[in-house]
Amino acid sequence: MDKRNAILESAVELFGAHGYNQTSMQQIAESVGISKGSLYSYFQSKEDLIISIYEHYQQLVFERAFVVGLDGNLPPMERFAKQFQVQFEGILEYKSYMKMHMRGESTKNSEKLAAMEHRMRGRLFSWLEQNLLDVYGKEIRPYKWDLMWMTQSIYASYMMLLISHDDTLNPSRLGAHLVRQITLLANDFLCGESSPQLNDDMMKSFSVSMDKEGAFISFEKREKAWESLYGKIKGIDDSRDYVNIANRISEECRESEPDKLILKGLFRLLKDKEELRIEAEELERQLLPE
Amino acid sequence: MDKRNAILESAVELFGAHGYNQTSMQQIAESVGISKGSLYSYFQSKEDLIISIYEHYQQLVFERAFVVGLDGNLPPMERFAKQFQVQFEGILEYKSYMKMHMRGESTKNSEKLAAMEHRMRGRLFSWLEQNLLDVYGKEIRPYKWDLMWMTQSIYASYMMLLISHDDTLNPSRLGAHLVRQITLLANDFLCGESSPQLNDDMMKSFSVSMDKEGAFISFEKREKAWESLYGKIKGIDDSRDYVNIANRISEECRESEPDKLILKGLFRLLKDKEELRIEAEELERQLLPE
DNA sequence: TTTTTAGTTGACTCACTAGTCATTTTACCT
DNA sequence: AGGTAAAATGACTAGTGAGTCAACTAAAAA
Repeated sequence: MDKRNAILESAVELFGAHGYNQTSMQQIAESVGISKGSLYSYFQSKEDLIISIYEHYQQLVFERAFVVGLDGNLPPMERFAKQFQVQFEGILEYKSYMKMHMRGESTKNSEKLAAMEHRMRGRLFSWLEQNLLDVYGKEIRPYKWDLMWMTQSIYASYMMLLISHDDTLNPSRLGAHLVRQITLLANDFLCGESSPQLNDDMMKSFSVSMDKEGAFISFEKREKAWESLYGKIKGIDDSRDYVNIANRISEECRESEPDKLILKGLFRLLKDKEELRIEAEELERQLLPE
Repeated sequence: MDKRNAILESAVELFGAHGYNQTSMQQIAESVGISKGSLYSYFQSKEDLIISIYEHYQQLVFERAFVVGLDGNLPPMERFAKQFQVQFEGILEYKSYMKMHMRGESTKNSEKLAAMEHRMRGRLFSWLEQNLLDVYGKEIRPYKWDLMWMTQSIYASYMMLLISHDDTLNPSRLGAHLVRQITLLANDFLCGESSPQLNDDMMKSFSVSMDKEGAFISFEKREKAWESLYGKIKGIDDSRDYVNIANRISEECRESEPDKLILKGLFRLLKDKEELRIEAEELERQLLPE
């Protein structure tokens, strides 16, 4: 089962460097050091392989920011910046995957992948919407599409820079910078000086109904587990301590090699609080299977 | 020689819709209504075909904005907005080409195309630099890369929207909107509230030395002709009238079917002014060959 | 009308790649 | 050691697509 991961890594490297169509199964097999036949005992087809790559990496990059967003103790704007920072850190860690993803060719080749991409975009947009409303208030609603569109395009462009200049750029500064720029644009809209260019109708392809069938089931299960843990914590008297523990867990999970013992200990602490036991156990099961 | 253009048009349509690698020479031949063998008597190879497409369309889209920029009578900011507007109009007119271009797959397949793309990017950036300096003054120099980067990413993202929603979006409004947003960002930098993230060193791959050998020779010849005409006009006493004539010529050229008689007449007017004769003749030769 | 020329054709070659499967190798158990 | 199940292999199939070329066609020239 470890070889499966080795294949995923080699493949993402090659796809990122040369593109999906320009990389043959033979090349992937050679770069892993196995035969082509073996590849097909781990993945049914080339399409299956790239879908597995997306399933594997997508959540690694995205979940981080989602979890940071659950910590209600940070002021909204800082939380927003922090989420971008964490996202940028994720991008640095999975550079090849991001390269592959940004080439975007692969999408055009398969119905299934296109649906997945569509879903991911919907996810990104609803996350953005949530944050923009939290940070700038309900008043920005008439301008939300403009802001969301600007945000994602600036975000994407910084992503590209980050990938080629990881040495000079710094995720934390970049996150703050991005939020600062969005704030300028938002204020301009709020002053009524600028009028929106985009509307619901034009953007309907970006709003995905989340209850559709699709991939990411496991991802969503984990998200749900985080969400209900933070939810329960909020309802507790001395929530402060428990938020810290939860935050510490999420930080540890973001490490490239999370320390399982530390996680176990932290979960132990959570489970001591009777009210949190069920949620903590559920999340622990998601994060530390076996 | 007309069949060559028919091929270019069919090919750009197919490349735009399905992508370069997903379109076979056979399909192109069928869509033009000729045999595959004939294709190869007009273009040496598939690569030659796509390079010819780039050579053909690139200048059509880009030259417009360049020429608008030469009219020194508009205030800098309005001129900037107008240039974007004209650029957006061009995008609408050559939608298939823009789609193809934005897919970007083709670039990865050929050294020559990659060099071309690199050159185009350099062109775009130096055009942006010129405009930003004109509009916001020398003071923005320390922030120029940040501003250029933001501008091009917002510009590119609007381009994408425009292609899929040409019915609702309007080039003129979009141009003004874009400049407004850039102005906000620029002012923030000028207030010293925000610090730059990008520097010369990181961006060196975007600054192209213009004296390199490459494509676009004909494009540049035409640019030069425009430039020296506007230059000469500026040195004349009653320049106003002649600027108007020159602007009228550039507008007419932007029509999908420029009226050759009108152009001839306008050029006649210019040539009446002895000081402009040589330049007007040169440009007329570039624009109305035969 | 016959000859020459230019343009057009589509069957063919060659290279490449996704995916298969009979055979071999390895690892494990008795 | 011998036997068996699981895993790995690479030659093979079938399909595709870029590019070629001998044969064909149409039109211009003689």
